[in-house]
Amino acid sequence: MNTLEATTTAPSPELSELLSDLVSVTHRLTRIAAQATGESTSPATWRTLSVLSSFGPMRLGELAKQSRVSQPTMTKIVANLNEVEWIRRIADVDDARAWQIALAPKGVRALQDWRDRLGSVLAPMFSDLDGAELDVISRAVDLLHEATDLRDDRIVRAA
Amino acid sequence: MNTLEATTTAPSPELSELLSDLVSVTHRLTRIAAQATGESTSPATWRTLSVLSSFGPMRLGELAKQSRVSQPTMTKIVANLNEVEWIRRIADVDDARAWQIALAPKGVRALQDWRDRLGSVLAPMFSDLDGAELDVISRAVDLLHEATDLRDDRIVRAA
DNA sequence: GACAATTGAATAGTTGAGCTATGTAAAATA
DNA sequence: TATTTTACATAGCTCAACTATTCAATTGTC
Repeated sequence: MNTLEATTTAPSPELSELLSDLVSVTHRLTRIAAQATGESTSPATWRTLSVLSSFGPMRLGELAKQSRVSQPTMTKIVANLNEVEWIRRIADVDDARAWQIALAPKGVRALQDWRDRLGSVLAPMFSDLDGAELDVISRAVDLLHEATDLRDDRIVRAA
Repeated sequence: MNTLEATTTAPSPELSELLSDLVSVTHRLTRIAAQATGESTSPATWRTLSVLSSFGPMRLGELAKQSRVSQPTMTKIVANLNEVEWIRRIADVDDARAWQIALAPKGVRALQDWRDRLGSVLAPMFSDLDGAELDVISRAVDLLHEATDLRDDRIVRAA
């Protein structure tokens, strides 16, 4: 399960190149999406909503880790989301310091709407692709989901 | 609420979902990479260097478009890169207003070094994948490169 | 039960990357 | 020559992210 050797030996040049290419191209995709939708909500906010949508209610700190932001940043994001009623804060019965953060109906709709807008904007860029090619991307997304799953302990934290 | 003028036909729900999933998961990947490498240089700067590496010297304005940032932002990025001598500004012989921006040897090395660091950090997350799976990701990256190529005019600009 | 250590979240303050609006100067055009 | 357009620079702002710290509640130790 834990291939520690991979971290100690230099990765293959091809893998480095593939991964840095992936980061570059997908960051560009994100920029395109942000510019083209005239997005005003931060990517971290959408990531947060996506995490809640995928995994259900969780604590603020856990949500911060899953969304890869610091806890104070998540405090702000949650405060903003609470203000527009896209999430609900539920008092944790076991721990008076903690809250359970849950998607509210408005948040579910907002997330769906964002996905639709993203689809509208990005779809034309992918209109030339055939089913097989879309399938390649789809499978790659699945693999990336697996690889970046935080419940997997291989992910290296900042030193 | 939403004017769908440019979008003549609604994209399929599957495509919307695929693309928004892609954006979410890759943005998470970017965050992981940034946190784990303790990156101090902005993603836009690496994108800029990548563009120069792929396409060779070009004008500042063109570089801004390719890297998906505004021209003033690119002016700053280029000024910083010039300061550390990762790029060279070459006077355009045909137009005294313009510069050709070219990768300097230091920049080539810095880019390679970044790719290596990225590879070192991300590789363990992909250590479970076999050759076929890596190939899927590789082909997806190629497809994304094609789809996000600015020389392709399907890309929608912000209103 | 009392008290220290730990933990979950909030607050304060800073940094920096990105933007828009505008300025300057060269080039193209009338 | 005068005007408009183009290429880049400058000024100023906003906002999202961070670190450091605080406050309060829980857990562990005696």
